[in-house]
Amino acid sequence: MVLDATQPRRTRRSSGAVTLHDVAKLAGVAPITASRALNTPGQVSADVLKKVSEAIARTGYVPNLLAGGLASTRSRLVAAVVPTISGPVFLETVQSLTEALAERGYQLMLGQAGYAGSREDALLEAIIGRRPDGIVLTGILHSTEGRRRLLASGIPVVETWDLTPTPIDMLVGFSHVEVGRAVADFLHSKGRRRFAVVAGDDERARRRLDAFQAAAVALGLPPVQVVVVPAPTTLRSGRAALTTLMRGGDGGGGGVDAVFCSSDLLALGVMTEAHASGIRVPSQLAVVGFGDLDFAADLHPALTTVHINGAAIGRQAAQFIVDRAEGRTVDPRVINIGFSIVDRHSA
Amino acid sequence: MVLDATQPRRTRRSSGAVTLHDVAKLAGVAPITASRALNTPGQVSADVLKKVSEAIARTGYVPNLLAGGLASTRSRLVAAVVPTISGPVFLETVQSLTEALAERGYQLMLGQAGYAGSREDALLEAIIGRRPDGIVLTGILHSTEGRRRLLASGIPVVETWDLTPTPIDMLVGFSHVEVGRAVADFLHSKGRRRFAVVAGDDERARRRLDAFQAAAVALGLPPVQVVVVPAPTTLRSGRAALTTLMRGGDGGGGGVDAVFCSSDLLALGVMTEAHASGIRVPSQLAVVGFGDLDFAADLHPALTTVHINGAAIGRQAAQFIVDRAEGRTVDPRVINIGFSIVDRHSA
DNA sequence: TTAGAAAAAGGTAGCGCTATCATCGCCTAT
DNA sequence: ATAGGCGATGATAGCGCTACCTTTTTCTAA
Repeated sequence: MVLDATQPRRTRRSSGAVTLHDVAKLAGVAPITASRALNTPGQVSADVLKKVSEAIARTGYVPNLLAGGLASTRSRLVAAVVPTISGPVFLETVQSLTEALAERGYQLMLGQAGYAGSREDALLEAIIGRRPDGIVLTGILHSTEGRRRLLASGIPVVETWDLTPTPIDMLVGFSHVEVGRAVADFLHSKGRRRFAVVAGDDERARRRLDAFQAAAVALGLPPVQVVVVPAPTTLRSGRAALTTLMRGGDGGGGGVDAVFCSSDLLALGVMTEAHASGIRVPSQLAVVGFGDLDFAADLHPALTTVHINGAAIGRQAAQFIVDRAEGRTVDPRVINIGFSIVDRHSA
Repeated sequence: MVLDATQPRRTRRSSGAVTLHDVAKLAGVAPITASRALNTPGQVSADVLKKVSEAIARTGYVPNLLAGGLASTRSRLVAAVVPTISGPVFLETVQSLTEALAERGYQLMLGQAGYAGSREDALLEAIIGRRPDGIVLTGILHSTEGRRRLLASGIPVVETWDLTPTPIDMLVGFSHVEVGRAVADFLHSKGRRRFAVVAGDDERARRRLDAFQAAAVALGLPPVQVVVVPAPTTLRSGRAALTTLMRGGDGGGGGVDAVFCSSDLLALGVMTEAHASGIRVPSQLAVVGFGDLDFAADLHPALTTVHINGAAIGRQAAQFIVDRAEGRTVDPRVINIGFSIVDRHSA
């Protein structure tokens, strides 16, 4: 029996794809040089650059970022955690985050935590296990155990859409307390006196609500009527909430003359129900939303609402993470992006 | 000078994180055994399982999936490509996809191709480079070059939200042609005769439109009025479109008695504009949407629209990809998920 | 002209994990 | 008692890339 000594001793597994080695061989350079041609083109000669580019074009080589990430401990992956992607609120943020990251060569990994915080643990495991260069949290992280794990992982974290006194790491947000207060003042300045709130059952909405109530008290107004609806908020629950509100009191729509809704969708529901039951907006009832979604300006009447620059939040979060990933120090680590009340025709 | 021979000769780079080796050492087993305890627990003894679990708990070990993916050529990552995440149409699909994948231990990577198809190439590079176990396409892939690269990569691909005659690989969708035809028939059966279409400027909407027109012709109806608005569609462009439509013709709202909109948002815009300008829906004008978004049922009047089970699409796509990733053969590879017209009060 | 620095290219050794054998008991059949 | 089988465990060798260091080449300055 004749054994050819030059043939490989074993059949080795391999993905079969073109590797950097193949490219280097074809270009007639060492693998590491080909690597440099790709990652730090300034460090190689124009000649090498050309040969490597040609080899890549000819072979259709696509770098294996898993291998690159393992070797360099930089995955160029960023994880975003949202309560659910269906809630339109964070969409703008996720979109601008995706775009801003893509421009810089990073990819977004999406995780849905759910409003209940059920599978949060498994999600964190899946995220941390991929060693992302950063994690963006929109919506609260429920468990303190989860916060601890994130902290322990050493991965840069950006919390968004809130201003907490004790951020895990970095933060881009605004104060829900100030929003509540500002809307109460705004409605008061418009001559409204009998306030109601329709709020989704989540922590931030709750904080806006509390601040709104406190401000109403400070202004010497009667008690604020409150309807809490389950998160995520829907048009349907907005309609139902207004019905509840109207039933609740004496003539003139339960005595309420202004409703602050914790989302634009809820506000649309309230306006829809008002329209359906003959309540005129804004003359009989002022409606204020939250979020300034895409459609708010074009409703009839145009929705007065609280505008949050979600895209700016996404961009800033991307900036934070890329800065950290590339070794720059981030300072300050907390940015208050603010908000504004867009005074249109519904209030 | 005393040199301790036991100390490592060089300072080696390392992420500093706990590795499987650490766990194995603590548990008193070989690394490979610890690996098996994690991945194929059925192959190890109860004793080993317990020791390894304890070691993991004590160290807070999180497996490095980058390394695992490199070694096993299974990344447990699935890429989804959407035109833009802001369009609410695919949201349900993305959400159910994320969930269905998470349940099976896969993570979703999100890519936005943009409606223009500008950065498609860079996106594909970023996706293929991560060696995902599958790619889900919602919305068409623009370039044939892109299709070629996907095919060449050997990664399982699921196209969704459409039924193309030549799928790249697998497909879960429905026929836009049939939708157009069905809606025309539906409106005709309701006694409507003067049709209009407000359609977003994307290929699928265009196909529904063409089929709708063809069906109208077949029914012997007058020419269909068409307004094309830019994608992504918005409430605003719906309002504007109705204005255009009304201006366009003689009395009674340009002679149009039915509008088929290529999205629910557009339909909401049309209804909003109708309300603002005193056109009664449905008595004067029938409005039909597309998508059956969350809010459609709760509008006033409730929106008649085309329902697509986006969640089912996402689940089926996940199933396809997981099946393939785990070595099962997928057959059939094309599933027509169908659609239904939800007859509510706007038509 | 030649040292000396700077630039360009290469060699080596892993990153942390798993595929693929090889080994070691232990039990059953003969 | 011994071969044969099976289940559990271990050793080895990469997966494809880049950090780190060394070597070679090129350019500048004295």
